[in-house]
Amino acid sequence: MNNPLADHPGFLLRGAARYWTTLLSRRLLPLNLSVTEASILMVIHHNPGISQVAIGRFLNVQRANMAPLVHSLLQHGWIHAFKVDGRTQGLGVTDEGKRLVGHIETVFGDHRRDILSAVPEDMRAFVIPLLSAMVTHEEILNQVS
Amino acid sequence: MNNPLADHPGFLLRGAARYWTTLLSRRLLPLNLSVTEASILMVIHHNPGISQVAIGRFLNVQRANMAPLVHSLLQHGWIHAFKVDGRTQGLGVTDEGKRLVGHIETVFGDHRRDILSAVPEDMRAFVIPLLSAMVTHEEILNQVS
DNA sequence: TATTGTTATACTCTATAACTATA
DNA sequence: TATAGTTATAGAGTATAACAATA
Repeated sequence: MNNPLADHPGFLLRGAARYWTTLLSRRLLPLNLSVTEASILMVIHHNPGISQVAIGRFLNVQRANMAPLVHSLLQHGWIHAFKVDGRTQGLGVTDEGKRLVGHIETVFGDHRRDILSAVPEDMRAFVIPLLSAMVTHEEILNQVS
Repeated sequence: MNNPLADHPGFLLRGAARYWTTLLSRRLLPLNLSVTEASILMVIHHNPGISQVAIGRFLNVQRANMAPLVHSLLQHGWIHAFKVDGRTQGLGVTDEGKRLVGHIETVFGDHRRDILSAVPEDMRAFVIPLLSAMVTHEEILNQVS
């Protein structure tokens, strides 16, 4: 098989992201959480009082799609909301939510370790800086859309 | 903003893949091609006589989803099909398709260059081997699904 | 005027199941 | 029995537009 895409970083990027995202969503299945829901809980936990729009901006989730996600987390009792001003609500993780965050941190940690150990040891230190460099232009797209 | 996902390779991977895939699909808009359609044309061009199932296996596209994609490329006259045996058809790029492949190669080349130049020069040589290492486990998922 | 949050909706991508015809 | 190709369909994930309430 002659592979014309083997040296295309975009193709490899898509393949890697798809593989590891699928694996992570399977790992979160026992917690009944999607990757995005788990990420939202982590972001709220580390940024108590954050608004759902700010979370969406950070995780690349549209305002319109944040509404049902936050609603679901509220209904499960994992997060709570309080008024910041008339239009903005701050979010925080409840005690029950904090137990769940503990489980998420374990899953995320395992997942992180597995990705890194797939990379040969001599390149492992470059993973985070290299991938970080490839997402730095994110704002440009957000402007356009 | 306290970012609990900044050092998570999976999160960075998803962000990078999404950004560059969105950009690539915009670059292919003038050719009226999706990223997958353009990739299929490239794979056929470099592997004349390949079957659509083999393409799907390589590009991670289900048999069921390959059918309409190939049908569309046939209807546009960019590829042609010939019987290999009673159930398999080999695919090839037509002369008209080859002109299109030339444009795709230009777009893919520009895109490849842009991704690489987003990475600091001292890490650039690691991009392909590092990303390749992160997709090597692809088969495992294919077994499960 | 700009922003938060919401609803409704559409579109793309991906997944599953069932079927035929062939090997 | 296994594989190639097809159809139909369902489910995520994502995108757009419009609206009310508030800054």
